[in-house]
Amino acid sequence: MQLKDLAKQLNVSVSTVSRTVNGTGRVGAKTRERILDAIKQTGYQPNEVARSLKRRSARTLGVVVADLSNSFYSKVIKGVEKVASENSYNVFVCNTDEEVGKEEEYIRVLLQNQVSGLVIATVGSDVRLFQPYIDSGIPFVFIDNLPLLEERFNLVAIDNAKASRSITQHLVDQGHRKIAMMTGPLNQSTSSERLLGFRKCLEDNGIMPEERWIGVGTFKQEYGYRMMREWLLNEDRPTAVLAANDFLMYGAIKAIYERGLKIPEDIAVACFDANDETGLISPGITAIIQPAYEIGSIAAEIIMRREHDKGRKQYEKIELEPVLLLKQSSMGNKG
Amino acid sequence: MQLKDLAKQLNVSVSTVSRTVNGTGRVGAKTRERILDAIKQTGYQPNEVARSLKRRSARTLGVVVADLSNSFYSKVIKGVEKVASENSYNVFVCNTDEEVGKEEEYIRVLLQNQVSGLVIATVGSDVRLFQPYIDSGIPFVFIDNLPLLEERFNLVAIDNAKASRSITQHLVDQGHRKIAMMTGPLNQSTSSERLLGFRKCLEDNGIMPEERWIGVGTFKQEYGYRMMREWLLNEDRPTAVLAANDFLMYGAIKAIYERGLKIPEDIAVACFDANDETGLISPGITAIIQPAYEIGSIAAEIIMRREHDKGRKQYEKIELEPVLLLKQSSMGNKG
DNA sequence: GCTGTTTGCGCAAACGTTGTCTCAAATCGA
DNA sequence: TCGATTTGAGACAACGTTTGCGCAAACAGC
Repeated sequence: MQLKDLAKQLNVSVSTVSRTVNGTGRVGAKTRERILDAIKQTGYQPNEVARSLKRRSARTLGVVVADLSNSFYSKVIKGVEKVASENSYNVFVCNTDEEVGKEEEYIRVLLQNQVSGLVIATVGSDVRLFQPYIDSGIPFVFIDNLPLLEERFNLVAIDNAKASRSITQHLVDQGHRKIAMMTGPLNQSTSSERLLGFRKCLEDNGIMPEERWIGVGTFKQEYGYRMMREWLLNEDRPTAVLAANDFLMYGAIKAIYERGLKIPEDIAVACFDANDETGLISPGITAIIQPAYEIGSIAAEIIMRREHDKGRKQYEKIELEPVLLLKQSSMGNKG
Repeated sequence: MQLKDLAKQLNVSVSTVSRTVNGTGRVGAKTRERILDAIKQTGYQPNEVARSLKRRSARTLGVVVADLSNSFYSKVIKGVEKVASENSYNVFVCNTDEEVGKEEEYIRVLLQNQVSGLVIATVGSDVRLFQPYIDSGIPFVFIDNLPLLEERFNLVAIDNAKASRSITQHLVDQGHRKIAMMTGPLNQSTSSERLLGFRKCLEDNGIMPEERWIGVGTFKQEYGYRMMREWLLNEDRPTAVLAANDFLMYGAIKAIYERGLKIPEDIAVACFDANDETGLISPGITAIIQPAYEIGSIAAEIIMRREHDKGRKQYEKIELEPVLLLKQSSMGNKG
């Protein structure tokens, strides 16, 4: 069933039907009634692809994340989705597995599909590849990581350095001096900023950061495990460890337990984004919790604002406040 | 940049450019070279929306799940995505929050967007609403739950009744006689089938299922907690409990611990889909593990088969084998 | 009743592709 | 060298919408 058939059936022109469907232009009250009735009866559904082609924009948002099964991202997606569906947009979700190549490919595909805007948790693709699109006004909203080498973008994120300082300060306040940190690749700003905040905090407290206790690797559990194991091999080991995300933390804890050590008695643990839906992980993990859902919904809202008010050329950088959640994993007695 | 511009630039017709882009029809070697070069230089990207309109099908798969942050579904999605991208399709992901209305709405939207096929973990929407599409040959592939009142569909799932029997049998083998079960709404086949298998197994073992120890509610943690608490209030309590998914199990465990009981010493626990990425939940949970990733990829493959061989009118029902993962939560001594 | 404005609706041209139908030119066999 | 065949490439009509333009009818003001 399409516009044409409906029009024929009712002896009106396609334009008239189209206008009543969209509520645009002028249509007589009587004809409108008839058309609306017919639509209900026949169950006509407009072809969105044709619409998108005509209006040169699909009412669609693209979301590119590194890992769908990471609950931080799935919350972000839910946030995006909520705002999208409120505006009757829908959402393309893409999963890059943290591969730059895949990320670039997906962004390209999304743009070819005429998305109205993109929400990207980049792992470092070269955004300049998409310059023509950016210039043509398609909003790119970054969350989490900053893009490389590019100024013209919107951002929704927490202040990672600051958050990192605050959680590190908490460890220091607990009496720790020998604090280790593990993080992902430094070309991701979440990594570098969190490390920066960590260093800054230690220095502010007159503690010299120990380079051997700074682990820069990947954001995966495997790396957290390996790094922690290495640190624990040595007699002189850290009394606290900060992990830049939850996967690293899980790996670290595994190594700690394997070594027969206790948390927080022997070693305190804290991280970013610990997310225990089950409530069963014990001890509870002290962590910086990002407002993931809000990050997603605000990112989508930025795109919506651009949609309603094209032309707008300014970029929004929105900083959200994370929460420092204190749990047992860091509340031992130490010094 | 579009076909037209490229054509003008090279003094050839749009058709010729289109043909070389798609590798269809005949184009002289020399012209092809020139065109390919120009494409590289200008970075021309075809407009997928126009293509989709023309060929009356977007190379796109729709996936409708109840809960994105459920790792079972996110694995399914990854599976779908893998196959899709291998075939240069992409994937619309929709989240229904277990609401039938949302589910129907999303299916509608996806169809309006001319998806080539749908992968649906239904929570009970009325598929007959989409009869015209089904008849027109758009493949619907159900995973997890069966659709209501409709015969013409593809299915990829485990045999829930059988799996349920096997995990129940395991509890019986451990010496349990007083076994409780909690599950979601019975209009979802995962619920009803799992309950059926549970009953069947008890009966086969000459155990009379106790109706008071059968909880039918929702698949949420909250319900697992409430139900378990109720059961534990009574002096005469079950010595083992089977939960139809992991959320219910988490809730149940919370109630058990609150009551000061031990797993598995006081009460054994088993469930479907327990998924402890962290490896930190203790004791480990005995569970039926579904091959989620395979479910997704096979579902997508079914759609791909249909794409290559339209006309095919048969429906595929594929049954996958789950794994019964034995852990400490059920390995106590009991009778 | 005559001009001037509004209202309702149809026509037709887009939107960016693909694919069928041409037809001229090139190639072939004898 | 001549017809027969193959090959290369252009014209043009789709695909299902939206929308600017135009025109007749209806309505207003005087």
